Amino acid sequence: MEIEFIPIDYDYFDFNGGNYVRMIGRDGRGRRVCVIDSYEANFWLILEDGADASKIVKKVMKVEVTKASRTSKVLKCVIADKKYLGKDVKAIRVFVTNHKDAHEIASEIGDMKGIFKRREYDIPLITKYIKEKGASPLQCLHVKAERVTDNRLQVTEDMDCYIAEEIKPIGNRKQGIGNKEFVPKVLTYDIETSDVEIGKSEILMISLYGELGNKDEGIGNRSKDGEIFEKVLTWKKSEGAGDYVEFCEDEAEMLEKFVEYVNEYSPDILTGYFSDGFDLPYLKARADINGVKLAIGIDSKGPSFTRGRIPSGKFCGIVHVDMYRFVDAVFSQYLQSETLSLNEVAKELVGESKEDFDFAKLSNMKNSDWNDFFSYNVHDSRVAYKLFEKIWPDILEFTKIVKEPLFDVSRDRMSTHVENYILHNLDRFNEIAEKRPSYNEIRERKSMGKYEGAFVFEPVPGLYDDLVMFDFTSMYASVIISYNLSKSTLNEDGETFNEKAGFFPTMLGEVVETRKKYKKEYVANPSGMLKARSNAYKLLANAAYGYQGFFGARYYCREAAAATARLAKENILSAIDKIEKGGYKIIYSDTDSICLLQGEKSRKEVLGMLKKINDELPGIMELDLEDFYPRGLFVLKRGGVGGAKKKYALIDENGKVKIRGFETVRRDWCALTRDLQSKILTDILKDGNEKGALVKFKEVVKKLKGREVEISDLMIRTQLRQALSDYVSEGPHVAAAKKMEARGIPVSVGMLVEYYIGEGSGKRIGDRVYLVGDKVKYDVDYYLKNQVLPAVENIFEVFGIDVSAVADGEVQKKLF
DNA sequence: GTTAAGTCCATACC
DNA sequence: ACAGGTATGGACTTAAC
Repeated sequence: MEIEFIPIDYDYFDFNGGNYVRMIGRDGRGRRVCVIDSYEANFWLILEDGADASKIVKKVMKVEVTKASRTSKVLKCVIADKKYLGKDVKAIRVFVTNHKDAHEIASEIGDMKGIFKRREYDIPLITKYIKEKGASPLQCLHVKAERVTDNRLQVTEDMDCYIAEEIKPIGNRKQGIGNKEFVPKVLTYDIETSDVEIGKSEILMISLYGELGNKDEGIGNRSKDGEIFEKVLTWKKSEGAGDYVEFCEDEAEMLEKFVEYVNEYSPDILTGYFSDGFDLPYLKARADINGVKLAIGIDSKGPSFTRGRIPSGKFCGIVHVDMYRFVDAVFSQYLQSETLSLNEVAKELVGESKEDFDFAKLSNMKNSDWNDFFSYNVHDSRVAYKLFEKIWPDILEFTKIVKEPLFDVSRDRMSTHVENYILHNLDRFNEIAEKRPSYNEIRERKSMGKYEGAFVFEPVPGLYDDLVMFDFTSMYASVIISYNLSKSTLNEDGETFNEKAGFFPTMLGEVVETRKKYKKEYVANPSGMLKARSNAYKLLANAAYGYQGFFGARYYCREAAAATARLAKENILSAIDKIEKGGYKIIYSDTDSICLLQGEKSRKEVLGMLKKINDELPGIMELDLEDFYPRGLFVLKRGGVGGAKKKYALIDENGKVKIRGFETVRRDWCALTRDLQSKILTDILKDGNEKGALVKFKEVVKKLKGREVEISDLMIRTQLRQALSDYVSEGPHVAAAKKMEARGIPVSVGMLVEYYIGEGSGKRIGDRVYLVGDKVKYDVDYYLKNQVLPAVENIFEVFGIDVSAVADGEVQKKLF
């Protein structure tokens, strides 16, 4: 029979000595089905020039590896003309009985005469499978298949299962089946505990939230119209709780109910925020203690955790997504949020905050407190659900573009995305994949010093009128493409690059072109999907430069990365030169942007000059008009020598202020300082002088001196980036963290430590660090000399005002 | 004991 | 370990007197 099929999750198993891939997904009617397909494990032998291929094949056919209970053999060999790093090679594709033994068979073959390299034994089975069969995730496939019920194939009873005979993508980038979108059935969850250490305390409650879509909306999430599923499971008792609260006898029963509800809801995706690092391991630990099995997923086995910096929790057939991982790896650099907490990220992306709940109350909870806590708990899952809806188009597009399983794509870092994109597109270039670097190679790469990077122009401090900002579009990517910079195009001299287009720059060119196309489509006809798609291609293009310089990359090429930076620099310097020769004054430039004064020239003249520069730029490089700014401010460095780079403030024609680098945008300065500086910059840019700003400054000094400032405005937040014992030098935030630890407040790497500086006699600032709630008075002198003044001094200096004298004046007046 | 230079550290820009 | 280099500036630590 023939079915339409959207694969969502993949795993594999051995049967009759061969490898099989099992895909869980949805069929054309939106039902969950399972498709099993055989996989012929294989890798490549690249031959030396002039080697006798058939002779080698004969020898290779005899290779056999016995390991534990399994004997792996070579099944067949196919001789082919391939490319490896752009060069034509003769190669043998070696098919083996089991993918797990490919590496060992390759090693066994190792020393054989005539073999230049062994490749692709280190690519994960699922990746090779998807690549070779075109069974891309979350895209509709046309599958010729036979229905099976053979339990030895690990078929589950309550799901239709097929053995694939032929798999074909239905292509042309359709979202789902027919004209319908694939809408996953999603369930979010969140737990509350009294101790944050994994498994240490009981889980007090678990919340679940899901929305069942209208059946006309698309494939997947079908049910009655707009039904909401929300639940809090708890073993705590209270009266008058909302209907969504379900009381259990004890923790064990609560965990069992959780499993039941998840299985009954049967989501495609089970998701939480930081659930890899907290909720799921906690559930597992408590389930173990209580002797409960977290039998979630189609195999009814508990979650498995893959190793890594953060363990990744996996169920079979239900994709567990930790939204934090995706936000952290892909989104964070484009967010304004100062932390990646659910609260901040959800506020920025979906405009929803968490509910307030005072965790200090936990030790002494009244009936109504519990009801508040339940409400808080379910709200968290609700907010998480909204967040998922918001970022799903991005996760979906990344998955479809990178062609790796959703589980991995939602966790991988940008370098991995770039690499997977390459691996899944190599066939079009007839390329055999490069191997992963060995431990020693990584060490060697890391030991290389830095290469020279971007150019930054030292600005002359001042308040300027009528500035123009140019920037290069995707500069580094356009340099890589225009100059053909990559591992496979590096000449033997190790410096210059081949003229003949390499697959890496070509692929990157396609990424940039595709991005342009979808951006255009998006502008003409905006949709969340087009925005996400265009954005995914953009992020991929932007990460390509970093990828070539990243020590862990298969296609690492330091020379290409260094050349990219150097040629970018040459081009921006040459553009600056041309702008200056055109009679303009350059105010600033950083990496790919140039800021100049419009002077007496008209906008038309500016654009004409821009066009002339563009006509002379190499390849696809392009200098764009970013914007016109009526006013801009640049300041001196703190030491007073030279203009400060990476610090400026601009105001656009709509009165919108853009602040870069200043303390205003730094989270490790107190709110008093940041707010004041922000107001001062805004006033100066709006008024064109410092008078109003000076009044605001004086007011703050007076308030500070008069002890009228709230402690919350004086709290300083600094991230603890290593273990307390690893610090060589004990800064104030380390001292604060030690103080917390001494008081029994949990301290962990990565947390934001909050403190203020109080009065005292200690020599170091760290000796006068206090925590929220402490009764010690704030240190007026510190906040004046180390916070407020440093942040505004060099701004007023532009107007020739010595602001510390003004501050002293305020003190004098008060004294008299 | 004080001060200047050097180092560590966090955070930002692009 | 999980894209790169450039840059600022606070606070601590150490060397020199």
